Order: sequence, then structure tokens, then C-alpha cells
Amino acid sequence: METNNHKKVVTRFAPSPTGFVHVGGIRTALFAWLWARKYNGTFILRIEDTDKEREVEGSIEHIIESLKWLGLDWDEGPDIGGKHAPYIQSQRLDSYKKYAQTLIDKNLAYADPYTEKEIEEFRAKADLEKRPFLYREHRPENPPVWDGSMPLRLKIQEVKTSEWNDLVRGKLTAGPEALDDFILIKSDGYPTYNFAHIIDDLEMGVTHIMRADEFISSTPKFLALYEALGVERPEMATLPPIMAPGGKKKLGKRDGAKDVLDYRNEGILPEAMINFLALLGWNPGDDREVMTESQLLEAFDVTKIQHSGAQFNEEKLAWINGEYIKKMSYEDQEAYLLKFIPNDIKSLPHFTNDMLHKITPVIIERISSGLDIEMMAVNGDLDYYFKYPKLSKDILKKEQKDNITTNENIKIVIENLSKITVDNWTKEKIKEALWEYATSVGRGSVLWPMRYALSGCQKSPDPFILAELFGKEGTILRLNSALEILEDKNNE
RNA sequence: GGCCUCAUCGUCUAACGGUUAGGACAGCGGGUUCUCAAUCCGUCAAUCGGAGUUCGAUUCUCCGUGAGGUCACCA
Repeated sequence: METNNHKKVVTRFAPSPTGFVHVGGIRTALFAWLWARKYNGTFILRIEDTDKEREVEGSIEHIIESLKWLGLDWDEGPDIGGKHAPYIQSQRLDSYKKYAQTLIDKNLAYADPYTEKEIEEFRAKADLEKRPFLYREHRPENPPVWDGSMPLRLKIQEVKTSEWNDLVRGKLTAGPEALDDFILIKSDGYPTYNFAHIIDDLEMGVTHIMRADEFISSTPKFLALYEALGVERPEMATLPPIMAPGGKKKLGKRDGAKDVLDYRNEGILPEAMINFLALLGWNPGDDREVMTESQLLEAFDVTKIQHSGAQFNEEKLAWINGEYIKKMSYEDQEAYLLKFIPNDIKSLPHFTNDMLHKITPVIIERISSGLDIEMMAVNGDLDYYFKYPKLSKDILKKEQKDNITTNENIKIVIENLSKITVDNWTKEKIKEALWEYATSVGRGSVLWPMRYALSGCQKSPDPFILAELFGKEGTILRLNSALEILEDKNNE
């Protein structure tokens, strides 16, 4: 499909500062960013703060932090400026006034003289008649001169069915009911979204607007405004909605959509989040799923974006995250692990850098996010690395056979392990030293008590890995304390 | 209610109008394993319904049905 190749691509992400950004907003930002970066274009961050009542203190910083975490960098924005500064709508009021005035001069905008109550009555009447309320049916014949104390409305010139092309959806239409004399400037002096974003996109030279599909029905209004302004409109790409788990509703803050930064706190890696979100409503056209940023940029195509909504699936996100964790460098894996190990474990007697270093690959293999590490800690699957386990005699003897006792087996294990030199203390050598005997008497009756003696847990990495981690001395120490418990008559 | 949009395994998705409808996640089974994890192999599972066009429809058209969105001095 033709895509403005003659013009430099300019896209933008334009959140309103009403709190955090959730994955839906981020995906919109991501697609806009990908498109701009793919064509060496410009990506703009703009803050749409024209609703002063809904504004939440600190949102802008929070949004910026979210985008930075994910590596979605912008070329122009409130924090870094740019040739179309400022990038905060409340600081661009003069610009909106200027365009409003040209519309008034052309007799394409007029003051709305009605009180709130009068409008309410119109609306109630329409409601009663079961038809949509349309302000233009009540358009005043001689509107007063606009002095800024009343809302300013666009005067729709031609009531018609609208038709336009969308980069994703193709031909879209909307009935004449979608077209109304909408408000350009509110009585508080701020522009509406409908007006402000169009003026800003125009002034900032935005070529492609990525937006969620809730804007389809207000598009006729935008088209009417472009027409009134006598300007060419940018390309529009309508993204499918992201649905909440369960699948029936669009993901939204009200339904518990999370702040993206919550995912950071759970140990989701930014690359994994980007990768996952890119695949939510788009795919490269082949079987690739785990893709680098440059692969994404290479393959991304707005025209290939999905039409229907997609559920946000945390399980698949976790899977992708696990893939990325396994690809990290050893140093990064260790730092990652350290970040999520709770403090009470860090203060355990044998918590050392050396041990942390040793267990890193063992733990990394078992997790897909930081949440899993925290879960391991809660379940006691972490502390045995750093302290001697507390053992139960019954569990120790769980796999005991009639012909040979667990005591004897542990003694033989100790005996065999003692023969290994410290230099040769590796999991391979340890396995070698025990395997033949264990196989001859039944591996379970030897390896189970050994592993349990080392970990104190019913589930853990295998005994050879554990023995290597604890060293010769530590391993034999643990095996001996298991023996003591077995031989302790008071512990029957 | 009006207007609009969407519709393939449980989920994310692939399939110039011609495929045994493919892949991934999840699930299940197995190999390897004392357990867990990892890994390998295997397996379950879908074209919303009905007409039409066509030699042939997941694909095009229409009608249903279902879901979502929107009808603010919110964005």
C-alpha cells in the first residue's frame, strides 16, 4: 500500500496526564514509534492536558519514565523541546485561539449561547424520542459574538455520510449522525481534544496518526474540521483494541489495567515487553516471535496490523520474558537475581557473592520473571542455599528399601564423596562417583535422601548440582547432620 | 436505541479463491530424570450460522448472530 514515502514520516504519542499509562497506550506509542524509526522519521511526545479537572499531579513525569524504561525515545517533547515547542497543550492556547479566530472569520464557527440546562433539555427530549441528540438541530439563528465565556462550536457545512481511507482498515464510513457542531473551545478557555489535537498535528507536521479504534466514530468531525481549515489531513491508522483477560472488554484502567511500570517491578524486561506488545495485533508475516528491535523495525508494517481486538495474555508475556532472561549476560542475570531476592534471605548466614554467583544459572533456568524469584523465596526454595536445612526423619526415610537403610546409604555416599579431591569437586565427578552404586540399589533410595539432606525440600535441583554448590565440606557436613537426625532416638 | 467496527484452535495468529487449515503460548502424554526446572518428541484443539457467486470459499457478496466501540464544555 502507498505510504507517504515522499514526505518524511512524523508520528506522535499524545497521552493526557491523568495518571499512569497502561499497555494499551504503550502499544499505540510503540506502533507510532516503530513507524517513525523505520523510516528515519520524527517521533513526538505531546501532552494533552486540556482537561484540567482530570489532571493528576506527577503524571507527565510518570509517563516519561514509562516510555524511557521501554526505550521509546522521542525527538521532540516537553522535556527536550523541539522546533514546534511547546509540547504541552495548555501552553499552546494562543495557537488554538488563532485558528479559532480564522474559523470565526470565515463564519465556520460560532458561539454557543445555551445554558447547560437548556442543552440538557434538548438531550432529554432526543433521548425520549429514541434518537441521537444533535446540537446542529438547535443551531441558533443569530449567535452572539464569541467573547470566550461561551463554548465555541464548529458550524458543520454539509451533513452527509462520511467516507475515508484508513491505513489499517481500508475504507471506513460513518453516517450523518456522527457529524455535529462540536465544541472547539470550552467555556474555560481550553480547547477540546477534538480541536486541539488536529491543530497540533497540523502545526507539528504529523503525517501518520496511530490511534485506538474508539476514534473511528469521531473521525467525521475531524474531517469536517480539516475541510473547514482548508488543510490536507494526515494518514490515519486505526489500531485494534487490546482486550482485558477474559476477552469481552476493552482493557482500561477501570477494569484493573496495570501501570506498565508495574511490569518493570515484576521483573519484565523492557525488550520483552516491546516484543510482546509488537506481536499484539501485528505479526511479521512469518513464524518469528522472539525478535530483536532491528528485526521488528525491519518487518513492521502498519498496513499489516490486525483488525480485531486481542486479549492481553500475561502467560505469553512471561514466556517471552523468560526467553529474554535466558539470553542476558551472566552478570546481568546475577544482578537481576539479586534485585528480586528478598532482604531476609540476603541476611542469611551463608549469603555470599560466591554463592550468588554459583546459583545464578540454576535459578535463571527455573524462572520467567522476578515474580517467580519472589515466589521461590516464599516457598522456601531459595533459603537452603544460604543456610543449613531443617530435616524431618520421616521424609528422609521416605524412599528407604527393605534391604538397606537410609543410614547406610548416606554413609556410603559420604564415603564415596570423600574420595573426590576438592579440585575435582564438580557435579559431573560427583555423579560419576555415586551413579553406579545408586543404580545398583535403586537410585531413589540413595539420591532422594542425599538431595533432601542437602536442600531440606521435596523439590529442588538435583543432588549433584547442590553438592557442587555447597562444596565438599559443606556437602559432607549436611550429610552428617542428616545421619545424626536418623540416629537420634529422641526424634522417633 | 442510532451510527460504526470486528469475527480461524482456550489465547496470540498464518494461509495469490485450490493446504491433510500451519506456527506459538497454555494444556495433555512420553523420552531424559529420586523430585522440581530445563530440554527433546508427540498430542488435543479452530474457519460463528445461513444463503449466494464460483468447477472450487477461511478468503468475495448479502442476511442473520455474537462481541466491541461511539453518540460529553473526557481524551
